[in-house]
Amino acid sequence: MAELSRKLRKELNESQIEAVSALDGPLLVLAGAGTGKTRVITYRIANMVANGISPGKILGLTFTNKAAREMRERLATIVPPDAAGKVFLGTFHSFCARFLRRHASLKGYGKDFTIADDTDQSGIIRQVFSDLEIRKDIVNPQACQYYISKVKSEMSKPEDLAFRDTAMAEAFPKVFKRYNQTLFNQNMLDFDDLLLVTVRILMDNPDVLERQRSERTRLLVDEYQDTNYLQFRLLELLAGEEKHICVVGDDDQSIYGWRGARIENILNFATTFNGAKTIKLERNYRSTNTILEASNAVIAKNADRHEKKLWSELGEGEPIKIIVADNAEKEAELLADLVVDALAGRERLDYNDIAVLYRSNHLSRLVEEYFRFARIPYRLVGAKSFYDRKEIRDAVAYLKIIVNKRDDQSLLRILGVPPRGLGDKAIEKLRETKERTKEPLTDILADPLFQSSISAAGAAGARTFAETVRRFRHEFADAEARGGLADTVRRYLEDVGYLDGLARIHKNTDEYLKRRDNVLELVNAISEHEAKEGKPVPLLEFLEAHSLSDDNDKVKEEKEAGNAVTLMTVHAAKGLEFPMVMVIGMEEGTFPNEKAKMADALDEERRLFYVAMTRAKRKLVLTRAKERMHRGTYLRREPSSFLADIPKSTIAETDARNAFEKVDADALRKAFENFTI
DNA sequence: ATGTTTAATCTTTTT
DNA sequence: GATTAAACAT
Repeated sequence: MAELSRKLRKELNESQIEAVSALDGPLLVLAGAGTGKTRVITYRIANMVANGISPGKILGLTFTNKAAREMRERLATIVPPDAAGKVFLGTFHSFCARFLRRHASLKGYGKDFTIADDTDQSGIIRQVFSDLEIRKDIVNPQACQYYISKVKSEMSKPEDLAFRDTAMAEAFPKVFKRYNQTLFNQNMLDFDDLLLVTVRILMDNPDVLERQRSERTRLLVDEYQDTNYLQFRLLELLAGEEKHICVVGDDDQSIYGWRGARIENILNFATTFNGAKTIKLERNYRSTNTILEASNAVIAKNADRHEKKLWSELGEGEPIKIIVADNAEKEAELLADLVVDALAGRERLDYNDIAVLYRSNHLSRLVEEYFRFARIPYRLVGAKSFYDRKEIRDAVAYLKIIVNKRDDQSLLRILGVPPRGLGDKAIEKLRETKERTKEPLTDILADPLFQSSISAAGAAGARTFAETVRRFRHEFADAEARGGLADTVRRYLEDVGYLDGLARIHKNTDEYLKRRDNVLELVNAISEHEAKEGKPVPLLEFLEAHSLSDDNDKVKEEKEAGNAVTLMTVHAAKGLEFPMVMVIGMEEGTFPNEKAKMADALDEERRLFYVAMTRAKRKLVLTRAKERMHRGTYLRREPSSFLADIPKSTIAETDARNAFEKVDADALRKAFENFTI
């Protein structure tokens, strides 16, 4: 066993030391909520470096950029900067994207491939449906999108899916094939492709695999419980014969099963990676023992799990509050009161110390309303992010066609934004020509022969457009050498007529100015990105960073901004902590979610609740409403079955009595009042 | 070809 | 109950 420096030793508890010291061979670290997971990973890297392992050999994979960034920041404080810089710390997707920039040609992709996001995917599927004459009232295109991802992440074949729906069974293999052809022809990869193509290249090219293995010999994986089959295969390939792989995770916090995460990966790690050592971290540094006792009891109801019991030295703390409101409006009102009380209380909590968590996004609406009324500052996390706005997506599409001229998806998106004389007729003609020549749409647009086949106005529009794009491909190439990406982007968006076009699209001046400001804000973000890099940033690089950045990345910046209560889904809260946490909508059908229950995912719902509870450091409040508006009508809501799993001893006495009470006379009368109107 | 109105779809979570 | 696509009118 490697010798651990005294400095590191002082900062860690016994099991953490064990996890940090066991450098060779496969290692599973079961890190319960709040047990210092990030600390273990970063100190482990520091210990590797201290023991003479070259930092350039270390590969750390995470799920979010935020996690990667946090680790990099922490690492910078404990190892010399030049060493820290050589460690690869990034997401699975960014690692694969980087790998593919070097090797994607082995599978026939161009070096300038772009990444297809959600909207690109559904756009392509819509196109495929129309090409294959599949009716979307018979086959659900969204389900197709889900199945495409499933097939890829499980490395199976479309025929292998056992559909009960015969129309889907018939259509899906064709859709799958055509979808992939379209992506490939457009030199695009979707998120799953990034991983899948990487794995295929490693499998089919022993020399590449060998080189990759010798390049990075030490693997660290964060949030291992969230890995899917594809990621498991990737790790298996990368780990090689030596298997110097350390995975850190918590099976109790596996909440992404619905998008392919396989909890089996972490449950079976010790057997799949033969001879793996397992270390449990159970000492929690976050919450009071009351909160931990309740959380332990809730999660203990799940069957397949690594047994863990969290404890802390932070004392008993306050009992958990369970509050019942007559209806969802009253619940929201109550939350506002609780916030005000918390700020006035002797603990002197601040808005920043409080989070409101909910199962699904729409539950935030009433809370927002009442917080606004009560003048409580709040920040809404996740809902519709800046980058999801239409004008930003359009601007990005304008940029994508510069980098990847085969990106028909982006071209079609912005062709008529703003209107330039190219409408349905012109698009029909474009498709026709494409069918014949297989040329990229940007090239067809520039072709005089094509232009002469459409209206004069359209031809003029196509000519100016194609000319501007052609000119700026050169300008961007210059910017890549000399710098000034942000400025080039701004001039491009102006010259191509997009910025001014916004005025024509939105005749409401305020609306126009707002959208224009947003686009300029994007330019600003590029400018900041450049400043941070300190060297010229190629457009391709910015677009890739943009595609692979997640919502949580944007959270952090906002969080630093002001003092406000945080409103977010439980999923978005994973990894965060707050002195006071309020979980709302504790009703059967809401949390646990109805559809999840139907899908046989009650265990995952319970884990989700466990994640919610363990975000709280000192105060945990659970609320439910007896009635809630749902799809236009008030529905009676029963208490969540999870509430019954919380030990009575951890709940405030007055609340314990009320918590499980069903609809009372008051609510009934109210329901009748609604009827008479 | 473009602007306006109506219809439809959806609400679980998103790298 | 809100956003977004299709249908319709100009």
